[in-house]
Amino acid sequence: MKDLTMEKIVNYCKQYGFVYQGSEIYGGLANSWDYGPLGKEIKENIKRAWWKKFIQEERNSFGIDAAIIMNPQVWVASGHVASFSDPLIDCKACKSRHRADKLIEDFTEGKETGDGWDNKKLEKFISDNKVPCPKCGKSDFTGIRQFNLLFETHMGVTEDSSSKVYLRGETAQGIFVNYNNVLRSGRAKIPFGIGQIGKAFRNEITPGNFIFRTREFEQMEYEFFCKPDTDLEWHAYWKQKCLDFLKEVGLKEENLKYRDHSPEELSFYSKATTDIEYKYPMGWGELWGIADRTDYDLSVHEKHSKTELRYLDPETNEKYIPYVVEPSVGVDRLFLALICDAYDEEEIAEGDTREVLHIIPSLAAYKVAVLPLVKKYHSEKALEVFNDLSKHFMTTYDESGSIGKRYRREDAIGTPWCITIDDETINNGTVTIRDRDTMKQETIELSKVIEYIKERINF
RNA sequence: GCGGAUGUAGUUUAAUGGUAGAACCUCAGCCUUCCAAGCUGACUACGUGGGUUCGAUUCCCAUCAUCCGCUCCA
Repeated sequence: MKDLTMEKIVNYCKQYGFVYQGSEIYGGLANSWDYGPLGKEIKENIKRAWWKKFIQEERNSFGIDAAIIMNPQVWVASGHVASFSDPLIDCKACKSRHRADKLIEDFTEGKETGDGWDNKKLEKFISDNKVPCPKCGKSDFTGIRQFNLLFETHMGVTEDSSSKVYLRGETAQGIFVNYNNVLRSGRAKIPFGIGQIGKAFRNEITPGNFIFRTREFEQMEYEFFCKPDTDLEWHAYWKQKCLDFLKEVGLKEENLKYRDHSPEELSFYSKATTDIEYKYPMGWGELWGIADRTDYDLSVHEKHSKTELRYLDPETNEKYIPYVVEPSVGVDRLFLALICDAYDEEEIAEGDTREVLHIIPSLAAYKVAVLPLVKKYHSEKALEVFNDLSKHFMTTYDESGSIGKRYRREDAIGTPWCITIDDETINNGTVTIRDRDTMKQETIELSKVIEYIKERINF
């Protein structure tokens, strides 16, 4: 389909109950979105598919579910607190990053500390006085960016500073701090991976584009621990694996591409990062980041926690801090990509269009719709069938309107199969099963329906 | 964060300084034996808060939200 706009997707999601604006009756809350009945199902299916691929089907793979609120020292150690709660300024010439207030303090030899100044004042002082970059001596800075990346809250009923805690900015740290636990209790051997799905929170400076970038989001993170110097091989391995997964869940290949981070944009913890980008309605955007985090995280946690986080190689008796390759994907971004990719308006006859979501059956909100052909003759039997099928799959039931209209409704929300209950069902035990993508119908035994659907679902 | 635009039912929209009309959708009933039929009826809206005014959905201010661009993006 041409000209798919984000506006169209947002309306579609709202209309059918995939995603609503958060707190809508109170005028909303910036960039917060709530998943509705259909969205919730698809989101769960996405997570299940990921879990199956990355945890269940990987031999040396473990899933955990760590707390969202962790000891604040975790974030001190990881670098989140130190690097991202200050007014930072970058030198355009040498790309070094400095605290704006510190620059002024050093430049004036303590006469001005910049304490209590707002960013404009800091910026003005720096440009007026041509404060030089301590590293390269030039005075060519970007504007100040105030990073308060982490959400702060308080644990306990008093709000003194000793009880200040953070909502996690990424789920990864919950994995790193449990490295020893999983290693021991899982009797893990390197290389192995630990995965986690959960909410993370970041005070992004610029959120937007619907659920593409929000301040509260859900991550599916995987930390793969390997021997030092094997990291680049594993990085390549996971790049491929992630791309394969995306194709498997139905994303079109032409809407996917790799993009390697340039040395300048690499995060300080990373040696190599490759994004898999998806062509969203607003343009190409990061979907999956595959980062080589080296031994950065375990090293800093070892240092700060004074707990050894090493691996004793049983074959060589070497002891080392493992390297980490992190394929990390946002559930919400994947959800958005899947909806955009699957949504279509098809002209099925002259002047007759249908709205259809060609999402793979495994991810579809409902697997099957049960439709009595004529309400007053067939609804009793149809409800029986619904009761049967709903024990196995998310099943929906619809008796209102013409049969064609009901097919179209199911097309629009991506239900892969409709089964129609008619006289034949009552007399011979057969149903008509109708396929969403082909719009073809076939007659099968009612007793074979469960098998029919199960055969066509992967995850 | 900055600049610009926008804000009327779920969606698309009309009109108006005297509190709003439609289409589609939804729901109920009738009809209907396989791809958006028809008929009857029903529900639902001026984002929020102030101000001006006899009276504001309309004018003004603020705020909230969304979109576009810039910026930013552990």
